[in-house]
Amino acid sequence: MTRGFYTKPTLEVAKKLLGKYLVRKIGKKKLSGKIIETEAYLGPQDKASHAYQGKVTPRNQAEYLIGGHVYIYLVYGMYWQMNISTGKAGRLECVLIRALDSNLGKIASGPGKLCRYLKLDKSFYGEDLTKSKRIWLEDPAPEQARCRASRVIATKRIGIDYAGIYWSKRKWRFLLKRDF
DNA sequence: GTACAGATTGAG
DNA sequence: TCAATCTGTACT
Repeated sequence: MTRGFYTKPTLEVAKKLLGKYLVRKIGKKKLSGKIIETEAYLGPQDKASHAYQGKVTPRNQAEYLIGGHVYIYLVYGMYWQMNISTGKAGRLECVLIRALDSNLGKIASGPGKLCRYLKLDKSFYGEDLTKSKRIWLEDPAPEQARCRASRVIATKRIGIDYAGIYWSKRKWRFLLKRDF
């Protein structure tokens, strides 16, 4: 995936990420999984975003980077969440990767499990997905490309009810329906 | 320096 | 339904 892919509007990127393969290289091993669930977070205007009202903290500054950087963050002291910054530099927008469909039989069915499975941690903070040698995105192989035609389902986002009904009801969570 | 809440998960 | 568990942020 090139830089241009990530600098498109966030909601568009969130949808297009579905069906892409997330590849993680650990030593000689390569782990990969199809992205089947994402959520969009739209910066200052989005009350559920860490960058609500343009807040900048050491924690969320990766969100300000140009699209294609990893914004990884520890929630509840136990679970990592992997986000990809989107848009141009200075845009406080990102896409949360919630779930992968792994071809190894295991399913990373939530943000925390996903990162545990891929062994992602703080060392990936700010990683550039267009340059990194240990994590990047790939287009589906030709014989798997038909999966991209699968239905995309939009639902409300998860775990952000605190942001109020106005934001929590926004359908910015995107799922890829499996088509076995 | 101290208090507190959270983009989750798994058990009860 | 609720606790585990810890970092960043907003207080004093």
